[in-house]
Amino acid sequence: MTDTSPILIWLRRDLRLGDHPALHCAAQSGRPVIPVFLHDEIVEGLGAAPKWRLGLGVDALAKRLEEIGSRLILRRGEALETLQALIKQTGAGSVWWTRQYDPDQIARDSAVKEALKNDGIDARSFRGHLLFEPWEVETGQGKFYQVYTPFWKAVRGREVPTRHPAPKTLTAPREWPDSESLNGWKMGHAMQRGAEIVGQYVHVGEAAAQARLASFMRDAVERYDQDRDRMDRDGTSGLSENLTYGEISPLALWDSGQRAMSEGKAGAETFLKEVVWREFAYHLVYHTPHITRKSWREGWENFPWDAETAETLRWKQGRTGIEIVDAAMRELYVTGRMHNRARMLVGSYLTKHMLTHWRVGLDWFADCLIDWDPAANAMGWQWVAGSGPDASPYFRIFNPDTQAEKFDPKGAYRRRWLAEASSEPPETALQFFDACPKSWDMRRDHSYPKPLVPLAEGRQRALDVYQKQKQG
DNA sequence: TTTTGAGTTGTTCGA
DNA sequence: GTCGAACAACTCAAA
Repeated sequence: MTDTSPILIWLRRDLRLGDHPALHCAAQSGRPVIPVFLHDEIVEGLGAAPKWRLGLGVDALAKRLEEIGSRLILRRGEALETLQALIKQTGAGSVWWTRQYDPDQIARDSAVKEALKNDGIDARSFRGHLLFEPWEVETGQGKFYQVYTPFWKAVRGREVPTRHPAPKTLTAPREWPDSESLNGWKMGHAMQRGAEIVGQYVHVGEAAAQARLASFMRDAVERYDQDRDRMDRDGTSGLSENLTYGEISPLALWDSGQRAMSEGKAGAETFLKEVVWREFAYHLVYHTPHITRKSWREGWENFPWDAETAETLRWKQGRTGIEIVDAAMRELYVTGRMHNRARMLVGSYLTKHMLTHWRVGLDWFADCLIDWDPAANAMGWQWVAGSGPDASPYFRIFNPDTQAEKFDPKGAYRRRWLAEASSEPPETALQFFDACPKSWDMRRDHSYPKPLVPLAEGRQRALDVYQKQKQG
């Protein structure tokens, strides 16, 4: 007997129609398909900016589904209960979704899967968020990789899954279940800063992501290996925002990158390596889930980092008195993003010069970044703090002056984001004062502070403390 | 089992 | 200005 019951496609961080194995499979089945997005316990726990940005992505996906004659059903509530209620209302026999790999989502998904299976439902997870499943990549001894370069060597020549075109139509159910209203969820509610400011910098949805990838491949990949480090240039792909919500698949990036490689474009391999860094972050978070909250490397739990202090606020406000650090922190607040190299600089300054716990930075990024990703954020912060992957953290203390000299030689990045860095600051730098909370009492006529921790002094202090840590 | 080569993104110093 | 060495050892991954 052929199953003709509807399939619920539960969408989470896979807000696209193309390269979507679960959706593709559902479309092929000929059964009615009911796409669903849940404002569940995971969404509830998101930081302000990611939650707001997610709302935009959900809206874009809903419109895209309407274009092919389908809908996106929205429900708020705990995931399992809400799915069970939907199953009851629709007579669905299947619930399919794209697999996630961070501990919180794994916990939710395995509980949901078990409960639904007990209810006799075909609950199934599909690949799609990654090129390689974390358990598909292992060392010669059958272990997971802890070092990036061998991981890269192990995967760079591998076949990746085949791509699936976006379905042209989806069979509608005989009757659509009720949907809540996205506006009613107020997903931008926790954003104190003006969403209208950050909103000027986002590029939302599958079509925008594909356009961005295409223009990057046309104009920038050639120079990517040099320009990606330049804070004063637009040399990065800017696709992290779309990747994190699944508005574009890593397969799309891989394909384009491989094509650029075969065309002999200089920066193509560096770009592919960056895509694989994302894979590596997920590899680590899957095999060592404690990386999201606790020191990844053993023996670092007792490192004498400070918890949140009054000085932390000055870091968040971009008032450390170190121009390149402050420019970056303001860029984060205004745009919801930060240049990759700048992330390392502010992370190094916080955890080394200021000797503040990386978790403080991780939490701030989780609140502010529209491209926040559970795996990449955790790996990045632990890497920069020295408690994470990579062999020689001891003497890697970024000197903001040296870095600025190298990667923002004329100060264009600093002037762009830091009003105090020029006499006639551009609109981008001034937007910070409109965006930041009133309670911060930040005004552009306030004088720029002296360094919170002077560079030489901070470096030496960090070296001393890290030296002690090393000696155990 | 043992050995060997290597490790994202740095900084400073001195030649 | 440019270059190589030192920083300080340890762990990982493969041969």
